[in-house]
Amino acid sequence: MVEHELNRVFHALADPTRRAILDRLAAGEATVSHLSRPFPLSFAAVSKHLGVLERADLVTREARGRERVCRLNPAAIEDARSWLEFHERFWTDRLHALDALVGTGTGESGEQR
Amino acid sequence: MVEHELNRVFHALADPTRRAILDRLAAGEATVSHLSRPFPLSFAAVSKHLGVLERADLVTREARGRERVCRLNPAAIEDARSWLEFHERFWTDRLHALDALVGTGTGESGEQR
DNA sequence: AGAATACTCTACCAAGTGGTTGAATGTCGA
DNA sequence: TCGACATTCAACCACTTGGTAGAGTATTCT
Repeated sequence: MVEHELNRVFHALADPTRRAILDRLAAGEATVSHLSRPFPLSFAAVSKHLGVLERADLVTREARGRERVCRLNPAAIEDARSWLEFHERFWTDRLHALDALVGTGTGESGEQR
Repeated sequence: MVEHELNRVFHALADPTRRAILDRLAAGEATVSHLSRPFPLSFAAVSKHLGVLERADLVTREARGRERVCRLNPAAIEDARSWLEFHERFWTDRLHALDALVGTGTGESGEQR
């Protein structure tokens, strides 16, 4: 997973409509019109969101007759999760090491939340 | 972790400069000027990036004299990771259940359908 | 006090986003 | 074939983003 892929995945996940679409897609494949129904958005807007998800490789769209069937792509999701998991571990490990060095309480125990 | 918090976190993570800043911060706290040094960016630009990270609660900035000391906030990172982990599991579980229903090979195994 | 340092804030700009509407394309059904 | 349907495309709009430059505000150093 390279830089610009991560950019696209995180950017795709940063929108609540797109996250809702992903959740809906977890229940099974769906057409664009079916996906757009629950949203107070135009059809075209949802189609655009799907474009973003597709470019991030989180979703695939396949033509079936006059419809487009959308599906989740678990591989990309797995990639994003594992990247975040690795970095979270890396970051917190380093911070804990620092805390240990300083003694204790140097972390975010301070005043401003 | 609520919707708009997730928006901010994922949006913050969607930029490579900001991810680099987070990685750098894992090595320990740093001032804004120290952070901005390795980047081919203006000082103000990095300060803006830090603003984004701060609003996402991934980083805290604390005034110390004329400097601002920045630190990673592990709690927010943990939140984002666990959200993504939960959803990844939810999504893939559902998809696997569907695969099992359909028989096999409906997933992303080959070309498409 | 005065100068330099460390930042932030305020425009400002170009490019991108999320949304709309309406036309264009392709497919199904009568 | 013709009309309805499913979807994308293109143009447009308001707003945000990532960047710059320069002024403004503390704080430190001499």
